[in-house]
Amino acid sequence: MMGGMPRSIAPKGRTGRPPLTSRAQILEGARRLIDRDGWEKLTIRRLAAEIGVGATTLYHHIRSKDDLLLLLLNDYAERFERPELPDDPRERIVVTATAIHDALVAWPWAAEILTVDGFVGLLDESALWLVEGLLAGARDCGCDEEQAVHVFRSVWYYTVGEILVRAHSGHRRGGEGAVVTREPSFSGFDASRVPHLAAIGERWPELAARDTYVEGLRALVDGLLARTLPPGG
Amino acid sequence: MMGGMPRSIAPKGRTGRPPLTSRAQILEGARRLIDRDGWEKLTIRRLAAEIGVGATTLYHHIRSKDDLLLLLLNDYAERFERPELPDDPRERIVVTATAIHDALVAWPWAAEILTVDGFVGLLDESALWLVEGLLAGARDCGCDEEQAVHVFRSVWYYTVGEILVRAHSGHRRGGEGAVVTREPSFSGFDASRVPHLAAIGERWPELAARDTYVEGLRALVDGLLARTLPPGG
DNA sequence: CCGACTTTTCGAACATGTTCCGAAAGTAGC
DNA sequence: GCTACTTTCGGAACATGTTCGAAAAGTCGG
Repeated sequence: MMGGMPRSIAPKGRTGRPPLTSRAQILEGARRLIDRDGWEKLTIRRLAAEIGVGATTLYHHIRSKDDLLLLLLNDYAERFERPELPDDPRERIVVTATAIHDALVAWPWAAEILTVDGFVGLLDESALWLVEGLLAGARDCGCDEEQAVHVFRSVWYYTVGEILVRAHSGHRRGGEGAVVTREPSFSGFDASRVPHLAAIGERWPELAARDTYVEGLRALVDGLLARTLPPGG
Repeated sequence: MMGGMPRSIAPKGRTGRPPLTSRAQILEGARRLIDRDGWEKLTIRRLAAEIGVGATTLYHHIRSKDDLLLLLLNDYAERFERPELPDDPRERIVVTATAIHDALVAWPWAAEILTVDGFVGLLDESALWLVEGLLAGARDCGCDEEQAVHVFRSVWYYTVGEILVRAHSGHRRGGEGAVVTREPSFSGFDASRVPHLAAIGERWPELAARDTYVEGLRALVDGLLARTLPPGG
């Protein structure tokens, strides 16, 4: 109805109505929207408006919003600066995993798609080299293929969990709160039933807020490799 | 408009319109709905219909759907059968974490709230003893309070990640699929850029489908405790 | 019995992701 | 130019979680 002219003349041999919109254009608009208004404002309708097309038109270029985010992830991964990898293969695993982690922290919108089915299979080569780096490190530590995949998956689970918990942190519920659901009270623990929790008490929020990702990662990797190497390794 | 009489005569001294609905009633309806139609069918409107009240009425008894699920989680936790804990404190950690894990696998709807802010603080004592068990095991392994919380959090991240990835598994996207987004292809990896991935190739889905939770958990716990105990421990 | 106050109920409305389907705008063959 | 055929476009509609505001149904003090 209001659509302008087709952006470019139809390439020869192309039948059908010429597209007004391209996927690249959509990604560009999405990036712009995120940079300008924040990723929470990235909705299908806003994005369509930003580009100047109808909302449902986008679904001819992307499968779903999740797919859009996946596309975006691969897009950002391309610009991602690769960390320098140390010589020690175990340390390579840690550095690579940390690089993935830090990237995901920097792209909070990615949290919504970290768990999509077959995630690894949906990654571009611009992101896959990180997976490859993890596998390579594991193999260089003496793992066979199967063990290397196990290392990757364990590290991935740990990382996904940390990222997702982190992403939902700071959403304090309720304010002055209805009478409805009790407030989280760390001081009211029953010392006879949960003595350790009671002992920690109000210190919990502070302890839980600490960034211990790398620490836990190192422990995990050490534990994983210890089961692969001969005890003297 | 259509509401029946108040379920019970107003308890003395209670002012205001007598409630038609109770939170217990809501939880009951939710459990019934989940058992009968599956947890995907648990929506606010359906639940309200199941109980026989208006949809928005529920919001006077629960804060949000997430809160409802949290309430449900605590509710289910009450019926939860406690595992027998072994003597070895390290093994107690593993068994307790596995108990949490298995419970969450059995309650797939819980996946939606695992990452809510301050999760632990929103748990009942019926669920908290599991957290306590983890902390107790860690302390019995020689951790101080701070280290015990670190052990808990690391195990929690790993568990949450595994559960969430698992919960989203098997959502094959697209069927015969539009031209829009490429299919996940594990055979098409570029062997020169991602040699290890290419070597694994089509074996990936099979390897990724294996249940390695406990294996990874053991590795994680070993790695965590190794940093606490003196090297000879 | 009446007005003030309190609590609960619920219909209307909103923003969201997404599907459906008819209209628009081209090419290909005649 | 006309009729297929193909592809893209986009408005209407749906289900979802949630907010708002007004009406309902009680208690309490007089």
